[in-house]
Amino acid sequence: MRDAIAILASSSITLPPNSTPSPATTTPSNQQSLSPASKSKSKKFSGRKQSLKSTAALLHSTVRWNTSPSRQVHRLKDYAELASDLAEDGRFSDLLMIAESVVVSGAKPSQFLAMLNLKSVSAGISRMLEDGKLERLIEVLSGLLKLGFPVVKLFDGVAFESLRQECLRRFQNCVQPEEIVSLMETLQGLGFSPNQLLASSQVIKLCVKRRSPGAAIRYAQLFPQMETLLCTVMIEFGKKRDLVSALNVFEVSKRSQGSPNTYAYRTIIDVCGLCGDSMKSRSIYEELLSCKFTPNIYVFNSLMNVNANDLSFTLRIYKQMQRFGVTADLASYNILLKSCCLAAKVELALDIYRQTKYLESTGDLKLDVFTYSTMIKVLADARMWKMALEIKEDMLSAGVTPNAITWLSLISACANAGLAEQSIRLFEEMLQAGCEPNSQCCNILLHACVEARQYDRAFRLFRSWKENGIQPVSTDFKLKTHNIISADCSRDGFSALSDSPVTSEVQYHTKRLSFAPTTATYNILMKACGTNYRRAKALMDEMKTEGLSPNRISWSILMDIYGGLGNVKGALQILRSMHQAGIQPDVVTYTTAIKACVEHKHLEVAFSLLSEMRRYQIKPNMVTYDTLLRARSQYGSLHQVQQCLAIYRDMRKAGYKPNDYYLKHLIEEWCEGVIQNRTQNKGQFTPIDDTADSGPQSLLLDKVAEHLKVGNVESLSIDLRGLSRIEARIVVLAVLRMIKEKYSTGNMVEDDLWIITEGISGAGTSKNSSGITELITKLLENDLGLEVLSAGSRESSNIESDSELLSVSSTEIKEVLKQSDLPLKLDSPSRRPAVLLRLKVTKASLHSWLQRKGVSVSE
DNA sequence: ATAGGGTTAG
Repeated sequence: MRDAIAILASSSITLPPNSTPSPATTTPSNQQSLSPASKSKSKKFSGRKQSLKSTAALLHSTVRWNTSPSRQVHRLKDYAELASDLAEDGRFSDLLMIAESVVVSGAKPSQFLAMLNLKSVSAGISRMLEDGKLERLIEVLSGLLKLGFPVVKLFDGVAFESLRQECLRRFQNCVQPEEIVSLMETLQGLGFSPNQLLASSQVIKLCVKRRSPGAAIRYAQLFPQMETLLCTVMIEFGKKRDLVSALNVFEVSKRSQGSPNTYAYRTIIDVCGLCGDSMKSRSIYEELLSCKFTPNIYVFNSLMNVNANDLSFTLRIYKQMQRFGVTADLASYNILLKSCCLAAKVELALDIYRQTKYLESTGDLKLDVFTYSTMIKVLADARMWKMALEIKEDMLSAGVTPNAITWLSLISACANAGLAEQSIRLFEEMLQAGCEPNSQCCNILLHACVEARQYDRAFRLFRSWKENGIQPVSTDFKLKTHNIISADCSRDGFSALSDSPVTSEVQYHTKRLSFAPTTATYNILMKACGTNYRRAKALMDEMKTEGLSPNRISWSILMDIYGGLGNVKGALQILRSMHQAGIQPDVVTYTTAIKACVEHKHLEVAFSLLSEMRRYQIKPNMVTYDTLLRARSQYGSLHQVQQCLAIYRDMRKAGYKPNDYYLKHLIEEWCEGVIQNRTQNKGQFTPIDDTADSGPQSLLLDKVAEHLKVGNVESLSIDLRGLSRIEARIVVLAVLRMIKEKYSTGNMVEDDLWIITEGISGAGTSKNSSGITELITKLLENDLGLEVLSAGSRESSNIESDSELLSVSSTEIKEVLKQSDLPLKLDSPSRRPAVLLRLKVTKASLHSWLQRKGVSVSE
């Protein structure tokens, strides 16, 4: 038997079965025998394969010779022992060979396996893995598996750990995620569970990092809970803002057992939100509806959440949800509140809040810290600090404990209202409640001081925190507050709400909390520098010594300080140096620069900044436009007014609700310049009630823009229909102003000026418009000294032909109106041809007006 | 497995 083992144990298995082994090979020295083989892999491979066959034959015959069962078992044990030794020496081909023989002989793999020395085999496996021979091991294991061996059982804890380590090494060195996924597939095929070898989150992250949805999908398919994993993958792609890959994964995970997988749907909706494509989430929702499938509450909530910035949509979905019979849960209400918060709809938020409170009273809902915090935030943004504090009381009486964010919202409610004292008091209260402030919370407190213009106090707080850590009763607080409180209370109206002792005796935590300023902290302090740019710069340096780096906000603030000092050049220099430092300016940065220019009469530079930001694909926002339009007093020439109107057009094109306040005044002022020289009686130029304007402003501005179009001098016809009184006046004056400017640059008036004042086309002849004819006539005749003719016409008639026109004097206008008013009630409005009322200012009259003394373009 | 927060321009 010893001999037999020696034969088998020797590496010279290539020898014919009957030959005697040479002494050199009887003492196995695995290091020696293995090293030459491992040097050339292909050689080793074919050599072993060959040897396997011959040795198997030998073993096969040997086993057959011993027919007694007891002997057979004995034999099997010997082989198991041998195989274990071979494995320990790393000779797995031989182990495989023996295993094959054993199986051929009729023994059960499990029986043989149980006899193996697990420790030895595992040690062999470990060494093999440590040598990096994973492929080789897999080859052997596959062979064993084919023979029916549950190969996982060959691994003890140590071997398994080696495998894990090797997998980790492969993972760390792999270039394509597909490589590691293939490995996992193989190992799973051998009976290992992939996530025990490598954390699935790691593999997923790699696939996501390399933007390989394919690999991620293959990997997820290894798991029984594939669908959940696919959703994890989607979220990970979402975090990397890779919606395309996420959608790729979504396509695979959409359907499970015929019905839509709602978890997948709501996940991809969340991902749309992460990727900033809320519109896509809507189309995915539509797609789900088209399956005639009722989405669940998660889908609805996710959809509403992702679209929270569009309150009308959110409300629509909420109603749709109710129609589907899906009951809103707390999350639904919290999301609705968030949506209100973003839309700054305080009243609606309060309605919803009351509703949730009602549902709570009936036991159908339990409000949580989110509900209260969001509600407080709504009120904080609306500067309704008193109500915010009431919500806090609601919350406490409902037994809900405020968290750091609740406190922060409460403090910011007071900060936004400019109540520094309140903010500090709430901060103290928060500490008492055992809630540790983070940097953000400290920042908002500093911001509160800045908002209240208590700049020194902000600095004092900051220095004290930096030197002593955050102490509940800071020196600043202890020494100063007592006196200030009384004054501050009456101003804030706080006294009624102050039920907690603010001074002394309160048991504070003895623990000093460390204070870690952030870039935002320094930014807020920079804001507290007012116009002291040296101090602001010093803060920037301090920031750097703290290991923080100024961000674009820091630079924007510095720029604003320069702008405030009138140092437009310095402000622009900062903008340039930002580009150089690789800090991308954003809308705010550019708006700040534009503001600096506008406020110091560098209008053309402001416009060039606008085009520059556009070149960088930075979209101007409402504030940018407003900043430019705010410079209205500087817009003098026709060109500048045209520029201004262009801004207005862009603004509307960009989807901003036009806030025409500045523009309207600009045009008004510009137009009124026509008559300001002739003003003898100022009173009569302001007879129009501004608040009576009801028509959309855009119509007025469009009209003005239309008439101011370059080269529009020839078609001197103004249509005032649909405009309010003040608008009509502005449009007429704008055209006259333009005529005047053209005249001063040598363009003569070529034609009469026609003004369509009213169209009587339907039953609803507006009563407010009936004054326009009179108003305009008065304006033209009295204020400007122009000659005005009035005419009514049928719209169907040729407007250019004078033949049908009734020339009437302005005093006859009322008669015309009466005549046209009468048949309205008798005729069908749609069939009756419209009557136009037109005023005519003759060329000759315009000429004499232009030549009159004192009529010149006022700059 | 959902949801909430601070800094800048107006």
